[in-house]
Amino acid sequence: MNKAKNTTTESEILNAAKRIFQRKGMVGARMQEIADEAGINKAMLHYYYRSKQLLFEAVFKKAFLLLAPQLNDILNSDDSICDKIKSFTHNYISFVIKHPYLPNFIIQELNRNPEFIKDLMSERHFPTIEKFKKQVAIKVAEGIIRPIKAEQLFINIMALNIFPFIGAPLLKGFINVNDKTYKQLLEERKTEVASFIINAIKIEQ
Amino acid sequence: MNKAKNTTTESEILNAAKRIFQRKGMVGARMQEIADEAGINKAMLHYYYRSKQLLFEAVFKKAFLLLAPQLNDILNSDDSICDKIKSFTHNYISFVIKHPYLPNFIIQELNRNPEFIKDLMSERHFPTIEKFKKQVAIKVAEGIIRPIKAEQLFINIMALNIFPFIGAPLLKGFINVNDKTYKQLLEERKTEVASFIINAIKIEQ
DNA sequence: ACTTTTGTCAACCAAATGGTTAAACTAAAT
DNA sequence: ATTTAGTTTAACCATTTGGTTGACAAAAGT
Repeated sequence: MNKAKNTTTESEILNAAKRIFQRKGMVGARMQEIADEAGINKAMLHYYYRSKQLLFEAVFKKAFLLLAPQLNDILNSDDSICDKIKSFTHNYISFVIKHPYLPNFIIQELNRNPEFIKDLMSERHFPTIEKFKKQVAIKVAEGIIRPIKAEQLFINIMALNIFPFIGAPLLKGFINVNDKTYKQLLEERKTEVASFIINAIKIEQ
Repeated sequence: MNKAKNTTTESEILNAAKRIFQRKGMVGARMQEIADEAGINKAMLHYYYRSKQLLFEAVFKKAFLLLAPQLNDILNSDDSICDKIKSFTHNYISFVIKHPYLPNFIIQELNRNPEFIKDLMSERHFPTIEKFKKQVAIKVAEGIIRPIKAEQLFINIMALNIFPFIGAPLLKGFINVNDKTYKQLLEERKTEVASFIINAIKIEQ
């Protein structure tokens, strides 16, 4: 049997499932719809992945592993806090503009099943903020940055980067702009967010 | 026929639907589950609200109207920018700690059906940021606050306040804390977020 | 007293949905 | 050439689900 054939079928299923799950979520997605998207028979989904739940988990983990290592690398690099903030905001926003369904998909499914985070935490490359915490504590002690808990700073960085994508429909309504103008605002945020954060924590001499 | 009886039934349905929809979302919720939660027959849901879609819309609009006027009042008050930031963050975080499913519910459903925001925008009390935009422009021109587009500042305020609730499962995993500790962090944010934002925009003399 | 309207319920229905099966097909191994 | 193992498909199945119906009860109107 052609080895190439079944691997393409298997990965074709995964890609189709990714598109459908990310658009509709686990509960909203239909197995038939995924099969149609992949252009194959529905029974193949079960042949390769057994059940909807397992197919979903394969998609979810793959999506999560697209983002987690990026974050982990930056948190544990030897860069300064400022450089970490700059590189994370620029990288993350650039990446997510290309994959707009990703953050909402992950957040939505984790809210549906919060226990799932424990599975992810035991995997390699799950981000840790230990090094970042030490860096912040040192700079606060040195009087370089304003007193702030590393956890709060971390939450702020994540919020400012992720929320504009997840909250897009709401924010577009509130600030009353069309899709094109909103995309423009997101582009600006690649640099805007980092300077906002740095201004917030830096002590002027 | 007892007038009190049917009005309580109707509102009992709405309350039960609110609980189920907010926990499970539109697609995850089951009409039978809502009926059980309300302790009445499933046919009553259709008797009072015709269809799942209409029941959902009633719940959604009610939930939205719990938050929108709060925001609108603050945006259009005569307070200074700083006071607006302080009162919004404090009010919003206090309110949402009591209704933890609310922000995720609204954001999730707006992402499922982004067109729905147009319905909401035509309602009274839909927040407008015009006054806030003027205030920011003036203070920037006067050199009181750092140059920033009001839209970006608004997105930042919303992000810093809303995301910690929506992203809770993910953030708890990343910063590796239990529910109790995380709740403590949220409490701190009632004041922490406002000073973070004000530090970010204020020009030191 | 009677009719009409409104509210409530158990039983029912058609469509959708995740999942299974048995047979057909394909290509490599013997 | 025949066997063998993996791959693919159409048809099928049991369950779930939103929604309907018809009978019945309780008010309200007359």
